[in-house]
Amino acid sequence: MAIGWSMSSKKITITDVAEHAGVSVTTVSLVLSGKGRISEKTAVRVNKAIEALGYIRNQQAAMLRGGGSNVIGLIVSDISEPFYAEVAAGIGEILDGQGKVLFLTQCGRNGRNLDRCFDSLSAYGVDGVIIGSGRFLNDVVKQKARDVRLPLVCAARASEFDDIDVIRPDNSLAAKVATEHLIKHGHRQIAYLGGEGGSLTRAERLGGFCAALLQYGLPFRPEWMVECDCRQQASAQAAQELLTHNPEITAILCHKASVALGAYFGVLGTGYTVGKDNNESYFTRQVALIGFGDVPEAELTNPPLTFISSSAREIGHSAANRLLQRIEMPDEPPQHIILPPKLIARGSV
Amino acid sequence: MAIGWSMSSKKITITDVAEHAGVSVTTVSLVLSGKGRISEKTAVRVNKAIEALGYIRNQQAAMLRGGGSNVIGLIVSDISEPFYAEVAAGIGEILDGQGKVLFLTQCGRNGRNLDRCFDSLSAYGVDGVIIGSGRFLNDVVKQKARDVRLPLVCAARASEFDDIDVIRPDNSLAAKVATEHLIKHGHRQIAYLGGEGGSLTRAERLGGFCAALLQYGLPFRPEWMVECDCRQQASAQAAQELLTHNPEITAILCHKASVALGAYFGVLGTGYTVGKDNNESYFTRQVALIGFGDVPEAELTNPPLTFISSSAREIGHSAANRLLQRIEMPDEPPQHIILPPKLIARGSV
DNA sequence: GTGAAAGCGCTAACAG
DNA sequence: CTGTTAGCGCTTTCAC
Repeated sequence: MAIGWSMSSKKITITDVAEHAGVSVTTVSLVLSGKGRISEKTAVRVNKAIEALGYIRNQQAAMLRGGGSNVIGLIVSDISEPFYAEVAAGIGEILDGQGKVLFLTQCGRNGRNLDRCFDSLSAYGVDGVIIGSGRFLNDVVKQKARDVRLPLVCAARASEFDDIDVIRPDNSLAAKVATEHLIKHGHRQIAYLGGEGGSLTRAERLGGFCAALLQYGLPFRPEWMVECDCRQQASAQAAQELLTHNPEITAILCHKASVALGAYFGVLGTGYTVGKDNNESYFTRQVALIGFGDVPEAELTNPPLTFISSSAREIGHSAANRLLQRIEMPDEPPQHIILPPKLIARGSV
Repeated sequence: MAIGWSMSSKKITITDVAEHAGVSVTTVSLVLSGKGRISEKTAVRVNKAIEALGYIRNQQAAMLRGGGSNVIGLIVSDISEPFYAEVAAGIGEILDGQGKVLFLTQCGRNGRNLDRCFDSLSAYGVDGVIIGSGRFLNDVVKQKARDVRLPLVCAARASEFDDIDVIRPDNSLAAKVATEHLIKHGHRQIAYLGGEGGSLTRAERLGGFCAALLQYGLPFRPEWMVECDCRQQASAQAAQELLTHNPEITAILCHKASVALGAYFGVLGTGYTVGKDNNESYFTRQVALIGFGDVPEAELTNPPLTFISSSAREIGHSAANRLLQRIEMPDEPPQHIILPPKLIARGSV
C-alpha cells in the first residue's frame, strides 16, 4: 500500500547539504562556487551530500546577495518570425557554453509591449538584454537601460542606431557582392525583385545593387526594381511579368528565399531555364537567380539556388558574445559589428 | 562639466519608496501586490513615489519569500524549428496576458541537454515547465519533476506519454478528415506523399488515412504512400514520378507545407493542373492536393492550397493554459488535450 | 581551511 | 488600515 512512499516534497537547501556533510553552509557555498580554497576531502564529502540529496541550488537567492544572475534577456517582436527564431537559437548556443540562460519576451508585432518587456527583464535581474526588432527601440527604453546600468545590445536586420551596440548584416555589401557576381558571369541586365517599399533592409540592398551597377558602368533601371508580395505564387507571377515585359533581363536578385523560390518557378513557367548552362549550348534563354537568405540550410538548397547569406544564427552568436563582453566592460563606447555576407554558389547563376 | 550629473546608479529598493512616501515597507509591498486593503490616498502616494524614483520591484527577492515566481520554463530542442517557434509564440501570448514570463532553454537537436535544461529551470524557480520535443523526455526528468513538485506539461506533435499532461494535434483525425474531404469530392485514387519512415507523426497520419480509405471501401495501396525529402524540389520530383508511374492517382495528401508546395509545382511540371475545375470542363487531367500545415498564415496561402491544420500556435496556447491550471491544482490526474484539425479549403481540391 | 554572523530585497504573520 | 519583525536561501566579510 505504498506506505514507505518518498515524502521528499520538502525543498532541499544549502543548510541540509551542510548538515548531511557535517560542515558549515559557508563551506558548501564555497564548494558550489569553487571560490574559497577547500580541501579535497571536504569538497568530495560535500559533493557526495549534494548528490545524495538531489540538491539544486536556488539561483534566485544566490543572485540576491551576489552579483550576476547569469540570465540574459531577449526581446523580439514575435519569436515565430524565422529571423528572430534563428537569432534566438544562436544566442542560446553561445549562452549554453557559458552556463548562462535565456529569458525570452515578445513585444508584439507592433512593438507595443517593448517597455513592459524591458521592465520585466529588469525586474528579474537579467545581466543584460539583447533586443531583436530594433525598429521599436525608443529613447525611453534606452535611457532606462542607462539608468539601471543594464547592458543593451541590438541584433538587427538593418542599420538602426549609433548610441548602442548593434550587430547587423551588411545588406549593402551583400547586394554589391551578389551583383558583382552576376556581372562577372556576364550579366548586364539585372533586376531586383521583392520586398516592400518601406523596408530599410531593402533600401540598403538596393543601395548596394545600384552602387555595383554604377561602378561597372551599367544602366540603372528603376522599373527593374520591383516590389512584390513575398509569397511564392505572387513572386512567380511578378518574375514572369518582369521577364516577359523586359526580354533583355538575364538575371534577377531576389529579396528573400520565398521570392527566389517563386522566381525559380516563374522562370520555368515562362519556358526559360534557370542558371548557367555549363556546356555552353545556349539553345533556350537562361535566367540567373540569386536570393538573399538568413537561414543557410533552408529552402534554397533544393532547388539549388545560389544565394547570398547573412546568417541570422551568426548574428545571434555575435550579439551574445558582444553582450557578454559589455557586461564585463560596461563603459566601452558602443560599437557596430557588421557581419560580412557569404555567397553560396549553387548553380542558379 | 557635467557635475550635476544623475548619480542614479544606486539600486532603488522598496525601502526607498517607503521612505519617500512616508509609509512602511509593508504598505508599499501591499500596494505592489494589491493584496491588503490600502486606502486610496496612501496607494496614490506610494504609486507616486514609485513613479518618481523609477522603482522596479526585484522579482527575485519577491519570490524568495513568497510563492510563485511567475516564470514559466520552456524546453525545446531548437527554437529555430518553426513548430517550436510557433508554440513558443503561442505560449508567450497567453503568459503575457497573465503578467507571467517565459524562460527559454534549448536542449539541442539530439536532446542531449534536456536534463541540464530542466535543472536550470528548476534552479531559477520557475512555476512550471512546458517541454516541446517530448521525444527526448526521459523518466529521470519526469521523476525529478515529481520530486520537486514542478508541474510539467508536454506540447507535442504526436502522442507520446500517458503519465503527464500532453497537448497535441489529432494527426490521425486530421488525415481522416482530409481524406474524407477528397473522397467526397469524388477522388478514389489517393496518395500520401512525404515524411520519413520513423516519424510518429507520419505514422499517425497514415493511420487516419488508411482508416478513411477502408471505411469507404477504397483500395489500400502501400506503393502510393511514398516517403520523400521535405524540400521542394525533391517533393516536386517525387510527385512527378508518382503521377507518371500511376496515372490513375487523382489526389495527393502532402505531409507538410513544403511538400505540398513541391507537389504543386510537380503537378504543373507534368502538364496537369491542380485543383478542381469549377466549370466542369475536364480537358486536362487535374490533381487535387491537400497539405498538412502547422502554421496557418504561411506558405500555403499562395498558391492557394487547401490544407488541414493543427495550429502550432494553438498548441502553445493550450499548453500554457493547461500548465497554469495545473499550477493551481497540482494533484489532478494527467490529461491529454487533443486539438481537432481545421480544414481550410482553398481551391486545390 | 573552515565557521559564525550579517545581510541582499522582499513578503507574511502578527500586532496595533 | 498600517507598522514591526522575522525570515526566504544564499554569499560574504571576518574571525578562528
